[in-house]
Amino acid sequence: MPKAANYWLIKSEPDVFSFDDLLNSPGQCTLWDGVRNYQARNYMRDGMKCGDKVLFYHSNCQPPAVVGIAEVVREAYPDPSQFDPESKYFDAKASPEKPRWLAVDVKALSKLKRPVSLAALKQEPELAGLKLLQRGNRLSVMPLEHKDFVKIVAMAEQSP
DNA sequence: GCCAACGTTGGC
DNA sequence: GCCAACGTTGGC
Repeated sequence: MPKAANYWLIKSEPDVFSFDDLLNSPGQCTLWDGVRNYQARNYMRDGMKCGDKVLFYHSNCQPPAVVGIAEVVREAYPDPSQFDPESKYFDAKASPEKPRWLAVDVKALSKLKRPVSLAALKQEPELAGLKLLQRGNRLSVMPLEHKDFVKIVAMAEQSP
């Protein structure tokens, strides 16, 4: 009996990499790199499994919102950008023998019919436990409860 | 652009 | 191991 899928929320600045960029990537798939926070890394390492569903959130934009659904298609492996001196994610303290940072591959499943804004999330009492809404949460990868995933997807289907 | 809330770094 | 300084995130 396979374990039920987990659910996650990942953040991206749309100016850097948007959900549309993911849709336009080969196979609607990309390597999710550049995570440089240990807690987020540990979620990727210990939690993210192939087939897990991921909400794609646009941060640092107007309005910040959940915009799409993706899926984990490759589990954690060393993030190649940490070894690349040309990359802004280069980490001199990492080596291929002792990698510090991990990446996963994610694939777009569908774009939400309409974005679910941060403001809308905050207004929904059922979502009070959402990690995204908790104080000072700046993690770029965070776990999501199944019920919250379902709720947010349902909100995208409703008329405004 | 401001600022709150963190996380990381490095001196001691 | 403490903690001040500094850097980053991200909403507003």
